[in-house]
Amino acid sequence: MSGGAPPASPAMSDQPPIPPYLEDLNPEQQAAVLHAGRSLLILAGAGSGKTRVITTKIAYLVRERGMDPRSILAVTFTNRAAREMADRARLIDHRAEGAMLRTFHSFGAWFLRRNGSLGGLGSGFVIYDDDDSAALLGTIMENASKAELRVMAHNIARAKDYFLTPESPDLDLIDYQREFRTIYRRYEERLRQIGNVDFGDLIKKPVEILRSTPEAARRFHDRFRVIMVDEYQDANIAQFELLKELCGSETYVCVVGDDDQSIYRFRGAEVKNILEFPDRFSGTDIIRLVRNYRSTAAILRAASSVVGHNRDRLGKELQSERGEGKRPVLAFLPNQDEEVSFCAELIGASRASPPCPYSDWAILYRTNAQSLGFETEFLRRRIPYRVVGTLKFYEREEIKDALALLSFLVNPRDEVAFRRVVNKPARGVGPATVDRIVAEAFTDGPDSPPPAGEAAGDLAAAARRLLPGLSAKARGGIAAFLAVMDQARSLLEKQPPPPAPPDAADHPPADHRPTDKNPLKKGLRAGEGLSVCVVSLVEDAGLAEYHYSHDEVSGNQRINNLQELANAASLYPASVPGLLEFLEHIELDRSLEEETGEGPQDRVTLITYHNTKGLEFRRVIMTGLEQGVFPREDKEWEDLEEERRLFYVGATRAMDELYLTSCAVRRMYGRTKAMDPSLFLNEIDPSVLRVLGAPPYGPFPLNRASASVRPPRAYGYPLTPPAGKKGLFSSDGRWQVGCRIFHDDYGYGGVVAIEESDEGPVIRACFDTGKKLSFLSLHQSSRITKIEDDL
DNA sequence: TAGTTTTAAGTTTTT
DNA sequence: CTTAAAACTA
Repeated sequence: MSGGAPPASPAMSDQPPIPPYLEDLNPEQQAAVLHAGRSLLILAGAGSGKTRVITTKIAYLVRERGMDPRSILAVTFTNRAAREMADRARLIDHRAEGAMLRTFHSFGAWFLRRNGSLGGLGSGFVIYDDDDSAALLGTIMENASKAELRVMAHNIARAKDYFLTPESPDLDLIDYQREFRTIYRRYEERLRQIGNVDFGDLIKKPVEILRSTPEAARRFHDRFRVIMVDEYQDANIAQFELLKELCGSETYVCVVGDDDQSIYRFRGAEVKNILEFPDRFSGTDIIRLVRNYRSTAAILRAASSVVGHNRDRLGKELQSERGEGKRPVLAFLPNQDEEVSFCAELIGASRASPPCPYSDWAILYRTNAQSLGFETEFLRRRIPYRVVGTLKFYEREEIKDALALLSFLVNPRDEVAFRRVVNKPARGVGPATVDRIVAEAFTDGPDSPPPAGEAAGDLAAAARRLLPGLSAKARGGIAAFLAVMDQARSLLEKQPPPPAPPDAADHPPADHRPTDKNPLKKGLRAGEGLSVCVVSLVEDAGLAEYHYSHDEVSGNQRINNLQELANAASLYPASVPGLLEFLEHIELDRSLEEETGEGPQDRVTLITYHNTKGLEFRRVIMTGLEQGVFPREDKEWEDLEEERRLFYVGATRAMDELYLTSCAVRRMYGRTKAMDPSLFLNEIDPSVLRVLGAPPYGPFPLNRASASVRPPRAYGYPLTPPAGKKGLFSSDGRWQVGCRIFHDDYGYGGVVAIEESDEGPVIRACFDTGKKLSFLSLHQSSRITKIEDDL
C-alpha cells in the first residue's frame, strides 16, 4: 500500500496516521472505515469484506476517534452475524466489547424491556412465536381450522413487517378480505390485554414509542451516536422506520448491503430501502466494494451470469482477486439418491492425497426437508456432518409444554400458555372451566385500560377466585395447578437477595433433590441456577411423569429433551429476570450453541441456501437444481428474481470449488416425479462450466460437447460380504453372522444369529443402541443396509 | 373425555 | 413418505 492518505472526506484532514490494522484494507475499504460525514451507504458485493469493514470501523472509532463504545449500535439480522461481528471487533480492540451488537429483534426486545411502559407494556412480557399467535387467533376465530389460523397469523406478521396497523388503508394489500382488519384489530387488543408481544411488535412498538415520546427518542439519540446496519438489503419497512427513529440529527448512520443478496422479500424485506436510502438520509455518501477476496473468477462468472438476468438491480460486476480457478462442475444425476452418493463420493475423494478437511465442504439445499437424505447416508458412511438451521427441538411438544409453564410463571395473563398446560397432564379441567376462568380474568370490558400493577387478566388470580364454585374434579385440578405454579414462583423469588450475575452464581442453590420426595419422578437432574426451577416445575406439574409413562421408547427421549432444556436453563440465574432472559433467548435464537467437545469438530456443513448468507466454504455443492425445487414452483417476475439472488448467494459462498447437481427424477410426497433442469442452468454460459452427464430429455442445450462426457460411475458400496471371510452364512448367501448392518432408526448393529424358517432365513440382529430386531432375509426392509466391515 | 386409529394433507425460505 | 387433523372406540 502506498501509505498516502486514503480518499477520505475533507473533515478527516486532521486524521492521525493510518494505524497498522488498516493497512491491509484496500482503498475503498479504508475510505469506508475512515468516512466521517453524515451518513454512509456501502454497496458491498459478496465476499468484498464488508463485515471486516464494519468491525474495523467499530474498533477504529473506539481506538482512534476516542468514541465511547457504548454509544455505538450495530444491527444485524442473524444472531450468528451479531456474534461473529462482536468477536472480530473485540479482536482488534477489546474495548469494542462495550458496543451494542444485536439483531434487530433482539434490540427491539432490549428496548421494550426498558421502555415498554411508554407503550402500555410491562417489562415481564414474553415473546409469542407464530404458533402462539395462531393459538391466540384461535380464541378469536372460533371455528377456524389450524391452517386458516396459520395463514391469518402469517398475514398479521406481514402487516407488521410493513408497519401497517389495523387502521392503515394499505392493509388491503396484505389481505383484502373485510374480516382481516377486524381480526387483526381484535388480535392486537387481546395481545395487549395479555401483555405479550409477537415478533413484529419487537420492531413496530419501539417505533411507535419513539414517535409518541420525544423524550425517549432524545435519550436514545444522546446515547447512540453511531448506528450501523449490516445486510441492509434485508431490512423491511418497519425496520427502516425504526432506523429512522433511532437516528437523531447528530447520529452518524452507516448501512451496508448488496441488492443482489436480498433474499427475504417474502418476509417483507424491501430492496427499496437500499435504493432510496440516499433520499431518506440527506448527505449520504456512497462507497462501492466490488473486489471479491473470496471466490475464484470462474465461480464468480457462474454466479454473476445468473443474477445478471435480473432486471431490477443496480448492476455491478465483481472483480475476483483470487485468479481464474477451476471451472465449476455441473452434474446431471438420475435421482436424489445418486445426488447424495455423488456428494459423498466427492467428499470422500477429497480426503485422499493431501486430505481436505470435512469442514471445507458445504452442501446447500432449498428446503430443510432435503437434509434428511444426506443425513442418513452420511451417517451410514460415517461422514461427520452438522446441520445448520432452526432446531426442531423447540417445536417438540414436551418442550413447548415446559416453555408454556415457564411463560405462565412470568406472565399469569398469558392465555395461550395457560390453555396449553392447565390441563396437561389431565387434571379434570375441561374447556368449559377454562373458558370461565378466561372470561373472569378479562371481564373488565374491552375499552377499560388495563390497570397498571394490579393484575387485570391475571388468570391465576381469576382461577383462585372461581375455585369455590367449581365442580370437585375441576377444583382439585385447578388447585393442584395453582399450587405447582406457586411453588415454582417461590423458587424464583426467595433467591438470595445479592444480585447474582449469570456467571457468578458460585453458591448453587442448596437443594437439588433429584429423586427424594416422589419415587415416580424419573430423575430429571437439576443443575445450577434456573434449572432448579425448570426441573421442579416440569416434575411437579406432572409433565415428566406424563411423558415417561406414556411410552417407553419415545418417553425416554422426551425426558432427555426436557433434561436438555433444564441444562440450558442452568446458565441463567434463578430469578424472574433470569427466567425472562432465558425465554427471550430461546425465542430469538433457536440455533443451538455449537456444542463444544462432543463429536468431531471437523464436519461437513448441511445448510439451506438462505442460511448460508455471511458464510464461506472452500468447496460448495449446490443441490436440487431442478425446475420446481430451485427455483421453487413456477415463480415469476419478482419471485423469480429473488430465487436468482438466492442462487447468487449460494454460489458466492464458494472459495475454491463449486459443484451444481440436478436430478432427472425426484421423490416427492413418496411418489417419483420427473424433473426438468433448473432454468438457472440455462442462464449460465456453458463454457464456464464443466458438465457431467446429461439431463433426461436430450442433451443439455447449451453444452453438447461436454454433455458427452461419460456420466459419473454408479455410486454405492458393496452389498455382498467380502470374499474369503469365514462365518455362518444364511442359505441365500446374503448374510453372515457378525456382519455389520445399519438401520435408519436404530443405527449401527450386527447380525448375531441366523436361523432358517419356512419363509427363508431369519436374521437376528442386535444394535449398538441395545435394540434387538429380527427380520426375514426375504423381506429385508429398505431401512436396513448391510455395510462392509471395517477390518 | 381421553386416547387411539384412520384419513387427509403437505414443503419454502427465518427473526 | 412423513405429519397433522378428523373420526372413532373404550
